[in-house]
Amino acid sequence: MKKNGRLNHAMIERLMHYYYFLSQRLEEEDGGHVTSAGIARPMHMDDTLVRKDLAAIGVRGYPRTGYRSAEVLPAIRCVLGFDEMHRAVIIGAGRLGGALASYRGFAPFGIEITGVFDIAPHKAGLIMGNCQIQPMSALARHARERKVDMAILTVPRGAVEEAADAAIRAGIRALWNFASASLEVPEGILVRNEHIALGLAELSCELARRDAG
Amino acid sequence: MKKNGRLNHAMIERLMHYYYFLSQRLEEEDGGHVTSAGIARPMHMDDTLVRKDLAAIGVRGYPRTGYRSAEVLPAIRCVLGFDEMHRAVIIGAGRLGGALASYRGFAPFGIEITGVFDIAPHKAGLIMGNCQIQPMSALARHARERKVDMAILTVPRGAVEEAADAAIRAGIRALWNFASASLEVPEGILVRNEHIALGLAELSCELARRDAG
DNA sequence: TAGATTGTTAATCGATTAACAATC
DNA sequence: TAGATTGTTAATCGATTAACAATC
Repeated sequence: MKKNGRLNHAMIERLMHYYYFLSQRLEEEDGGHVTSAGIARPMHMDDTLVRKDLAAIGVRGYPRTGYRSAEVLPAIRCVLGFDEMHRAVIIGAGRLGGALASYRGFAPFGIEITGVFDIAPHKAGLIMGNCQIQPMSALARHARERKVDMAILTVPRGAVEEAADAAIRAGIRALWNFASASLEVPEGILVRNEHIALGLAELSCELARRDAG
Repeated sequence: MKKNGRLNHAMIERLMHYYYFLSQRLEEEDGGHVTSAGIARPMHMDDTLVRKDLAAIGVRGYPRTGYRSAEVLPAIRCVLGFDEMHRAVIIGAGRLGGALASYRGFAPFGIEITGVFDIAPHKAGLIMGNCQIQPMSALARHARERKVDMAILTVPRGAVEEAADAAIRAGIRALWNFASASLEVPEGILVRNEHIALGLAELSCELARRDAG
């Protein structure tokens, strides 16, 4: 099971989708076998590409029967690093922060939300998801004690630089930024700017194109 | 200003990012001019590609000075269809639905949230964002009266098929699905499955790879 | 003018697809 | 065996980058 055989970003995204698709499928139908076409068709892609991806991470298929889900899933978990547990905190206990704090879907990816932080003193102590909201002053200690390596930034746009700085000072190395302002960070820090509106904007754009013919 | 000169998906995404970047920039600095490198550098891409994209949508630059933001923004708006107003409803008045209902960032993309719907009778009448929560029975009429063409599905996984069916019956043509179950829809209906966990999973994966060397 | 930037062609690079032999 | 599916090489396709002339 080779790791890191030059995985590019597009391939990682595809592996995630296979993983997501197969774990859903496993819950419903009896799991067992999938063919490359069985994976490819529902996500509107070519089956050759699925076979290539799976070969690249060292999963073997069986001619005439396909792949065994029970072999594919752990292989993807291993390659994508879902077996190494990662911990994340939420900074910004607003509506979106609350929604993410209560979200159940992170666990299968090896991610745990360990704390929620907010600058407003009157929010401290309230419950959000499984966590009690804590003041920002508690962040650094919490992050080091719980070995937190990711922060989810759900603060207003104007507060995001400050929140990011606090997270970085606390030793956090990856930021998931939901504020509608792109974040520039020092070398070595990972950032993902989420731009939530873009998802809907793309749909809207697609509609407009369709109308235009 | 030519429209639809074979715009592919990747290019649309890039145009969205330029638009997003330039409208933010316009608020802060004095707008005026941007060079292709000024756009490309912050988003870690090649400046030739920016020039190509802008040329493709019919925007001209000025040697030695760059492009005028005031010309670029409307051109992108026009090509991406942000000038044709689109209306969306939210189905599922939970935490995520509430966060999106209150989100201010859709307007610049020509998108308005006109209503929030939920299956639970006791939620009807509550305020969420600018809207009063309505029962599902009111959806079809609302959609036709307000010419709604998009639905944001923030219902639990088990309810998403039903919510999608209701939206489609109401004449809605595009679905933005946040339930962690991929949605299959009839020909002619647009769907975007959002898979919120994947964003964080990608960060986590990137961290794991970095640790592995 | 010198210099910076655009615009565009040509070259490269990589990802996707097609084809088909190998396998069970 | 016949048939379905994988595995893999070769061909294609398209997107990105490099190079450089045109422009102000």
